[in-house]
Amino acid sequence: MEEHYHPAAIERDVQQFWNDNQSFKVSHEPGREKYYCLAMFPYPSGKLHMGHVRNYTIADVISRYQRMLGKNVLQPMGWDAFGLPAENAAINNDTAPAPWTYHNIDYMKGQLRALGFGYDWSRELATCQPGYYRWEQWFFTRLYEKGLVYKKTSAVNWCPNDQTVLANEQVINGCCWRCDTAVERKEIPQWFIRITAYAEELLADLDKLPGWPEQVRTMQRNWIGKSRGVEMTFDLAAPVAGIDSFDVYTTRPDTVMGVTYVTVAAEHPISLAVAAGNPELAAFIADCKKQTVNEATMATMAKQGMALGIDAIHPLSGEKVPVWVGNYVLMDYGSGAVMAVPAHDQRDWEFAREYGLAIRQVVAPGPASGHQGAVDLEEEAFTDKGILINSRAFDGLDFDAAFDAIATALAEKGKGRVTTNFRLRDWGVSRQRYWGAPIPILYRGDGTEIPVPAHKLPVLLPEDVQMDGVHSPIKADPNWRKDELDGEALERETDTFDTFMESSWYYARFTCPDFDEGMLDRDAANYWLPVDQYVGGIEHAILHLLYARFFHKLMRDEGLVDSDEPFTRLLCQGMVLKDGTKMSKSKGNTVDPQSLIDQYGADTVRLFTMFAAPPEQSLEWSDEGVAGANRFLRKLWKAVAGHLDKSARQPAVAIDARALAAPLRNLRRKTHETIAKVSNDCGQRQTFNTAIAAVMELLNEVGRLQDDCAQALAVEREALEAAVLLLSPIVPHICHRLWRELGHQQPVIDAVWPQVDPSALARDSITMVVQVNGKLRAQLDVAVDIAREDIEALALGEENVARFTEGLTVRKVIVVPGKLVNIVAN
RNA sequence: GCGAGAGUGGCGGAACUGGUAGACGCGCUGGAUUUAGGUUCCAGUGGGGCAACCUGUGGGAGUUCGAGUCUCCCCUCUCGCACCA
Repeated sequence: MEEHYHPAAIERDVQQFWNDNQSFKVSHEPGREKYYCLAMFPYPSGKLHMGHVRNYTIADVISRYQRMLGKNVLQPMGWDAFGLPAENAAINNDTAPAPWTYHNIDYMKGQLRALGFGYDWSRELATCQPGYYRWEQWFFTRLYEKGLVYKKTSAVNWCPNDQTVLANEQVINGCCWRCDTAVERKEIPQWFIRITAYAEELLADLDKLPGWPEQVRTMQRNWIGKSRGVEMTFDLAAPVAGIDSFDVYTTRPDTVMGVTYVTVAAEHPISLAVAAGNPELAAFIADCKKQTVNEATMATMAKQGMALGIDAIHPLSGEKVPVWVGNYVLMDYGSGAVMAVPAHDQRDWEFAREYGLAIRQVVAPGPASGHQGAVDLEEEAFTDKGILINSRAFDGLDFDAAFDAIATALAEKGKGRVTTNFRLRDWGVSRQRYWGAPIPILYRGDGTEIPVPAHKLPVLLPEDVQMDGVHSPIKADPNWRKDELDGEALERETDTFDTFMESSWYYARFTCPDFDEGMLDRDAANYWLPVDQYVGGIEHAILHLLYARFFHKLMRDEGLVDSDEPFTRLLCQGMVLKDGTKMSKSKGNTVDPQSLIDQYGADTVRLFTMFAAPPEQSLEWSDEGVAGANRFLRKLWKAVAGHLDKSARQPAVAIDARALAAPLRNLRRKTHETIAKVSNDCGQRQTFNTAIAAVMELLNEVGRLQDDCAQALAVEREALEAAVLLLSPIVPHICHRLWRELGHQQPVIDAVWPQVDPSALARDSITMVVQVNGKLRAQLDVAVDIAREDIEALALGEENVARFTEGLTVRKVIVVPGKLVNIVAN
């Protein structure tokens, strides 16, 4: 065996071995236990960054571990290839999005291979391939037939100078990123998928996902936002342009007697009608439209409004309340109108103070509210639930009673009903961009829609295009949109799909990427699905994961898959940081994985990323830490080389477990304790950093062993073989070689995960600590099965214990078996 | 603004079920080997103190024999907010 560790040559050879033997190519084997491990596929942006390396290393370690447990492991890889950056890169590099994307895929694939990830490359797919998006287009037409898609107008960011739609990312401080023109909101017709039809199931099924982080389930629950409330109707005192009423929704019907005004959106028909004869109001509405379609900005901006000069009739009191238009009410959400209760809602309170509107308290703190001090509506709104006051017949009722009584009163007048409401909105999938899958819809001259029939799919996106920097080539080209069906001339939809569409079902297509008779091959899909372990960034906790869950249920209802949920277990890895902030090009603190692979080898990079932090926490990059990981691998190499050197001089013997001297028995115990810990850390806890630390401890123990007798070598070999097997999912190249050097013909990827020998774990004595009033005062070496009275007596007999209890009375002695004794004295 | 997380030595982190705070690694200090640098090996390393000990997990309160861990309040940072992926 070579004396020194040379990662470059080893990694090249081992990767060649995997490639020659197609070691990671799998097929569905009915009856054999499967394990489908998936990392979120990358956007082919150019080259891998450390976030990718971390993501894919975690998934690869889990895959290799599961394989050693004997399972049929599928780990595929592909490319989330459509998206905005390709369009910009194409312009900057004077090329087209397609060649730029394919070039990046080639390069990044080479990097993934160099990192030694065990992918079944025969299943590789890219979402920009017609063979992929064809089925997405087909599926959309199926959803159309089922009434699950529809078209409606919805707001986008609009640059009036470029005459183009902008993504939120392209709006910088409210201005266009190209020309710095102030961006406006514009309502245009767009396609939507009815995710709200599945809101109830998407919410309920979160309880079926115990393998997901509670954090992610909570965020999804809040995002779906199911609430019970009352929808009620306000009549206008006098009709405006034929409109005589409008609806609002509230979760706080108990406060309804405190309504002192109502607010409608700038785009609300009532606002528009009033503005038609009021230039000042028209100007204000135009101003309201000069803001981006972004919830965070909406929520933090200054709330502004203007009175419409008309009144609405309070549905219960019959009083007139003024109607206002507000910049914080959006036409897209709910009914585009809200009731205002400034006494009990902080936002309404601020608005009312700003514009001098009435504030009427109708709720007082209840007996169980725990509210501190008096309600001071000069300071802030009182938003707790409580007991009704100033509410006529409803006075004295608590929240629940008031909810029911007011809902009943509204219902009796025909002015309201109890409803369940969701915060979740339907999924807008139209994008006015080029580099995406064309939406498969045709239009007649009169505007009626025809979904593209299956035989005409895919609607191909032309790849040989010229980007002008502003408009989509398929919108700019007058010919691309021309189509015909049965001799009738038709126009194609020129919008493309949101790229979340592609990433919502790729995990399923990986089970049958080349199947050309349908979206999914049911046999393959149902063998592999659901994904057993999904690994990806926490930034996808809501949108991507919710859309994928939704798509899975849609595919189930289409008869394509049997399961209800796509991902059984989810691991969200943390960010990679450098100097305390996220690694990013703009901050200039990136570390190039390639240069580290060149310098230290893939195993060192993999080891460091897994050792530096548990997967769900952020990872602080450290060049010294990488060097340390490399040092450990050299140490491992030397330990095996040294062992083989010593072993060559005498015949090998089997371990005689019962006759071992104490130091050998201790090392053997350490070996099996390490196997137990690493198995638990990899399989259950997924804390690979502590697994690695445990193997480091084992290797430190091996290094301390100063004994070359035959039994010592046998115990040492057991420890080293365990170390190699336990580390092999993390650093597969060096372990492949070391396993061979240790005399095994079978490659380490096919070795069986080591088993704990319970008899090796046995101990005669343990260390127990003695506390006086919770402070450590002594340690005792005692027999494992020591009786309670004996350990108490021993503890009280300790000199240091006597010193600290002197002059005190022992009140109580607490014994935690095998751990500690706490003497309570005062 | 709303929703979700995280705060432990000089640094990354460990403490898994409320039970010895700081495993493992980095860095640093001293020593050995080396012509030298690097490598490798040995010893030490939360703070204070000669020591016995005292003190210490973002801040403040609480529960408990015992709190990094549980409860409440506060501070700071990170992620998401529907057209970035």
